[in-house]
Amino acid sequence: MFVETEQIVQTLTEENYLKAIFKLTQASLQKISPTAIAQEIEVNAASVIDMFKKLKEKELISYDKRKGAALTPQGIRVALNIVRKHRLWEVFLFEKLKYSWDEVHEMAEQLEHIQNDALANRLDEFLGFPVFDPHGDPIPKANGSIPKFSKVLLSAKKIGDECQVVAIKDTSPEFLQYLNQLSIDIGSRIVIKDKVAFDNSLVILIKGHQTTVSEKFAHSVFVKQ
Amino acid sequence: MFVETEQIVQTLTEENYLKAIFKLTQASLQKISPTAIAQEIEVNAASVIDMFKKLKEKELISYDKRKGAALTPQGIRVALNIVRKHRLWEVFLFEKLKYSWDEVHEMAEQLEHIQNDALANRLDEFLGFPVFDPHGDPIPKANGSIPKFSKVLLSAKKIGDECQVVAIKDTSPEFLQYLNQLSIDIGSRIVIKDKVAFDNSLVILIKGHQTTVSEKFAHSVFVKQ
DNA sequence: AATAATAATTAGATTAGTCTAATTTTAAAT
DNA sequence: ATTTAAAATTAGACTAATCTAATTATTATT
Repeated sequence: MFVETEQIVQTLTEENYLKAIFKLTQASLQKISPTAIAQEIEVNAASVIDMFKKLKEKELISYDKRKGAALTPQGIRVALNIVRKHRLWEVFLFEKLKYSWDEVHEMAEQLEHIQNDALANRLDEFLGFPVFDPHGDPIPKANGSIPKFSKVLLSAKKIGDECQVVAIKDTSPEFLQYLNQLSIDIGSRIVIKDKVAFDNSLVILIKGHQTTVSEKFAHSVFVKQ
Repeated sequence: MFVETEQIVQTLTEENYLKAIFKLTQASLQKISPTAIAQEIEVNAASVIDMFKKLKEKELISYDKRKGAALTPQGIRVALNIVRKHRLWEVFLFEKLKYSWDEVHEMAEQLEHIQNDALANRLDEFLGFPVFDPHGDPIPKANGSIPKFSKVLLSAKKIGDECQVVAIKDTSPEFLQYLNQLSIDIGSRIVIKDKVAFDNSLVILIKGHQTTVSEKFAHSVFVKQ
């Protein structure tokens, strides 16, 4: 008996929905509702519902009004592969083509959709099997596992603590450019000098220079432990 | 007075039409008719006419029933940039990711559409400013010039001639795999031992091994001079 | 020049992905 | 338990890119 090797190629749009569902699944414990996805990919909720039907049909997600959407094992495989390619391409752009970390995301959004079975692995090998992308996010491995590392938000640290930046939560160009301005990179050491009770601003020391950052800032940076 | 810097982003489909028009313009002296393009990109002639209207509207081509289509200076710029990116990506895939030359074309067809102003130049520099792609085709430079080199079809050579392969005209995987089988690469030396008058087959010597190739083959390989 | 063959064009339909504007459900709050 | 607010859904329309099936022009051939 001949068994069809299910290798249905997804459209770019489908891939973006799967990626968004994956992202929200990772990020929160909330249910993945049509409105949540609509907000994430800046699209109308009606469009999301249409796409949910299509993805359900293809057995890439399950969806139920009350439980929300969830990726099937098949859907997880597809999403992980996109995230893997995205992050590997980011490393390529940053390490090899010398783009700055605020430029790589947009291009990786395009590159992640390049279709070729061997591509992720070839790229991985060429780059020397990197574990993290330029924003400190872990790169899913070929077998689908995601390197684990303990990180907490900067906002969880106390006065007097010294900590090391390991990842950036908000990877918008605006925030990354702000970090550049403050000379903060992955690996930078930050000392919490003071906390403003009024608005939870932090007075921090970075490379001998003292500055004050907002609570929003402290919620956008991950540090070790 | 504020002058709009005309930087209208083309859709992937528009880019493919421009590329096809460019290719046929380079390849032949015939007029670029809707049917010719239809054949080239395997699409219906009615679709081509619709797209011609759109591209004319955007001032990327001129089109006239009797003269056929032609790229405007603007259209040439766009087409050259796509070809440049295509060939640079081919070099990347071949040289860095170690893909074989029959695999690179399909992926480069996707990669050529990645949008980023600096990309072609960054890639060019990273690759060490290559002049030819893995199939021996010249890579347009940043200023739009195309490295010139004299080449003739293998079919133009006479019995007794020794020549060196400089480019491949037919870059289909089928043909490239056949060349692999014959151990023929860019740079290979070929001696014409005999020509069969009946069907213009050639008896050739390649790396000490003698074989017979068809007229179609001899029309698909370029050699120096 | 008349006819046949080929090419160009138009009209109308189709698909994927999107939208807006209802309408129906569900959840929250009084 | 109602009412209100928010979310989910449906219906119908729109755009880009395609198609098929005519129809109209051109070219080639007798």
